[in-house]
Amino acid sequence: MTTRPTRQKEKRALASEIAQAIHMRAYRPGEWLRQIDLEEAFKATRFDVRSALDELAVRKTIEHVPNRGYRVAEIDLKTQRAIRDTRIILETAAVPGIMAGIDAATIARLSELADRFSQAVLSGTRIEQSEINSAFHHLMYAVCGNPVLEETIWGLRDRSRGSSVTVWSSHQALLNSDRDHHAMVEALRAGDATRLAELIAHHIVKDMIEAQAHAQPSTETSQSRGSEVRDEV
Amino acid sequence: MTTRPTRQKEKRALASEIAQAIHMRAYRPGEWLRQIDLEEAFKATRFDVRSALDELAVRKTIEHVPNRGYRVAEIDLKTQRAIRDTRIILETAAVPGIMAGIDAATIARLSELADRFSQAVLSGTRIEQSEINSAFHHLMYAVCGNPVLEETIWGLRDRSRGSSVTVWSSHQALLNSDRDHHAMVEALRAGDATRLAELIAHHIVKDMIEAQAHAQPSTETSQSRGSEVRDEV
DNA sequence: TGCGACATAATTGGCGCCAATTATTACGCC
DNA sequence: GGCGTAATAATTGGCGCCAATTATGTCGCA
Repeated sequence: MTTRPTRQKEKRALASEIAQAIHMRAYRPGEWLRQIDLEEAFKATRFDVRSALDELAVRKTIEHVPNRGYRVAEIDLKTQRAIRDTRIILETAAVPGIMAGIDAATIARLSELADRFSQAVLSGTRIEQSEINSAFHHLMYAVCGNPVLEETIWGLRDRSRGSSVTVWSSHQALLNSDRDHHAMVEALRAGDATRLAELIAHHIVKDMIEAQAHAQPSTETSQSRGSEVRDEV
Repeated sequence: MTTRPTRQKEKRALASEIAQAIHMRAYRPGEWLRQIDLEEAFKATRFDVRSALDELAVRKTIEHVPNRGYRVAEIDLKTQRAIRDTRIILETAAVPGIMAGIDAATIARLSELADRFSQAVLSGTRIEQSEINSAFHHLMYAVCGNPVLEETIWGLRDRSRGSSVTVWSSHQALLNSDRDHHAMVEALRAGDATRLAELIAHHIVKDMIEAQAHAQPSTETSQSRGSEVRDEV
């Protein structure tokens, strides 16, 4: 019982940390993730870094090129649409379960999160916004009664966020998200499944269109390590 | 440049091979996958085995218990149902895309695969049956026009098959599958989306109910290496 | 004879080193 | 002066060793 052999947890946690960093756009799409940089940035051993990178590659958050390394996945327009459509399928399909599993206490908590998000829109960091937003959707899908569905939804969300915007691309998009959250709470209160499904679908489409609109016009995917456009956050 | 530049491929392939072995029930649910056994069974190095195991763990095909090892995931009834419901959502949602993307040539190939499956039911190994069945569904979902959806469907299929039956649990189930395949081809020919969706949903439910019916009545999940029934926690 | 504790054996898993591969730079030739 | 080529530098990735942990077997004690 000395210093915990929680080595295992650290490894898994590292993958999450790196994923988080990617979500926060510390590393941008197409950028190479150098193992040496990561090991000192996260104070981890090379082996742990590689494990984490492998895990993220399996989850498609990053892409692995043999003998070249790992880089943040760059999602082309077509794939972006495919993810969006699949998300709509899954997230709207969760609505009946949510309606069945929701209770007053959960609605109250969702409402509170929606309020906190509104607050964060005005005076909060992008990280806070992102976290509250995640918490809101997490909580909502958590009550759908189907853990596998929930997990699949989350996997897809993570994947689209890896390369798209985590942080909202425009202030308008942020306001739209905010408005949607409150509307969702209302639909839940009213027990209006159809409306909730509509809101969710709209929420997804709006977000990802915004994201696309703000993506760099074209350019290509591979940039080599040396001359990287490193705009440190 | 001597002989083995394809090291990278071998590693990824190994995960597939092990997954395949699990599908074929070479290793049964709850069984521990000893690294030493695997490295000689698949003629791989320990490192490659571990990588493959990690990958499968991320994909939830197997489960990782720190300092104990990896074992074939054991899916409880509740999770089984959750997977089933999610599969139905996704696979029926793929139908419109399939209808839009299908062409005569593909229908012909599907029909041929359905015939080959019928043949395999009579005189084929279970491996052949399983492969033809996979090919059939793969081909069908491949034309849905949404690669992400296709991939998600496949991930879920793999996951359920890891612990459920790959190989059909009863001859009756096999005959039902066979019949369904031909019916699906017919629905495709007729352009009847509703019917196809019904068939798919039914196909999934039937398969997984059969699987459950043939699972060991109750008993505990974990068998440790020796023989005992270690089920405390 | 049954149960608990210790010793032994087997297995997992962390980690670092160095070869293989690729990017970068320098040089010389056209 | 530009370009192809060779040397150099930087990075990735394969792999084995050994410590940590857990399972198994044995012995002593009640």
